[in-house]
Amino acid sequence: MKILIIEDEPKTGSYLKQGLTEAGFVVDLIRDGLDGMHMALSESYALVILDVMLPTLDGWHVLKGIRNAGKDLPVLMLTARDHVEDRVKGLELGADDYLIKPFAFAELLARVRTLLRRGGKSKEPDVLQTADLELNLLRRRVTRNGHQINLTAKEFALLELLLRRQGEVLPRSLIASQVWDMNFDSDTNVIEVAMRRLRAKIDDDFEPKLIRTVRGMGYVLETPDR
Amino acid sequence: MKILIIEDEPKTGSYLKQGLTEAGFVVDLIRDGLDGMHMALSESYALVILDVMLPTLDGWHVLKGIRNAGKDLPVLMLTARDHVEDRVKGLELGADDYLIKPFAFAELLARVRTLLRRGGKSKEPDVLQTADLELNLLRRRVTRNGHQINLTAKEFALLELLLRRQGEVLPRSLIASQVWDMNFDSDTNVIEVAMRRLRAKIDDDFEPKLIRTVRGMGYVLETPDR
DNA sequence: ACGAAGCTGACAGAATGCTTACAAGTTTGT
DNA sequence: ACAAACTTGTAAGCATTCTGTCAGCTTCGT
Repeated sequence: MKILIIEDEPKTGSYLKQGLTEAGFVVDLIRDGLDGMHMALSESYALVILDVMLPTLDGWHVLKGIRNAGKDLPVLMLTARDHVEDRVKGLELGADDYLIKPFAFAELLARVRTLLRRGGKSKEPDVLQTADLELNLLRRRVTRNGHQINLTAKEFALLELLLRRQGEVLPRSLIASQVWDMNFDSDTNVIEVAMRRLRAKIDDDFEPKLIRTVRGMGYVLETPDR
Repeated sequence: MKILIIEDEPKTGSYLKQGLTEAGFVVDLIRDGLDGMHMALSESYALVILDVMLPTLDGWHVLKGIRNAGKDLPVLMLTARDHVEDRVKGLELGADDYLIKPFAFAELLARVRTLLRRGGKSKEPDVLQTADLELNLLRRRVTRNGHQINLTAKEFALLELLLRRQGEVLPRSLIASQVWDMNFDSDTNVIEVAMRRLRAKIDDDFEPKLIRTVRGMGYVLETPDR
């Protein structure tokens, strides 16, 4: 099972190569976009991991090249955190999945395996929803009852987490570690404040209230009563 | 449900072992990294709790060893405070969760249960029940005969314990150590009071009464006769 | 009937979460 | 490059709910 990594940052590249090799894959690592595209087209890989920022030819063009050649080859893109549009662009150009740097290796491995299993066909969902609340991951848009709602980055991340695990009570410690990079120093109330702000936008003007506080435990996003 | 603890500090180790055993798990405790890895690979555990600092082979290597062997075994790592990078490193190497020492036992237990539940096919349930009483662990909701009942954190913890060990007479000392972090100071009657409050909510308005006092022994949650 | 064990209701301090205000840091538009 | 507008964390005061204690009462078993 051969995997091609096209990535110029040496650190990330060798980290990936080592990890995937240890996981039992055969891995080629190419640092240059143009070379990478040629490799992808000529040799037979089961999957390509493609960085966006590359010398000579950027990730978009490599992806385009591969798709134009009619190759039905799963492509997993690595994008920088802040560039939300990257995800949209990537998926529109035919990437099969994306991962935001920095990422946990386990996460990458999981996605790689998933892509290989389903031949690269289906993607990860791009809309999360409950009741009349919708969150579009690609366009970073949220609507409730049809009204568009503007969320800040933190609010978005928080709501995304709540939606992904809807119906589960999420302890503060979990929220802190997922949305903030902190190990929950209880002497801060960021979470409450963030929750307040989020509620102001998605719950204050609507019914029913979706975010429920569970005293002593955390918060849940309610799922519709089936 | 077997759990392997790899931890060399005798104090932490036996504390964990005792607590988890009381919570109803079967626990093996190993003090050495290399031995621990072998145990993890040979026997069939539902989960591993792994300290980072270990003699002969440190936690990272043990984790790597487990993952390289292709074992799909949930690993909960124990890391020292301050070492934030440890967390990242751990997750990258494939740990499923981490906990910073020192931690509250209740926190650990919660994470252990989450991991076991997430593992998919394990039989750690989302809902505990007896007769017409249901307790949903994920949503932290309790109903009796279809009516929703609001419980406080302590009441919930208490009922959870009773339900997990339903049909068993639970001595006060056990209850005290599981629900309170105390070693039963006999000059308090918190348990009676808490039990009263719980009964008020789940038994007062319903039949049959589910919580039975066993004089001189403790309390049982009745299981339906058969 | 007696003593011990357990029950109950009231109370007050503790804990928890909510809300608002503020300020430092960022981003955006001109 | 500058000002205006946003974001986001911190902090303080407030409101509410929880929970341990206590004192008196009831029940149980002998």
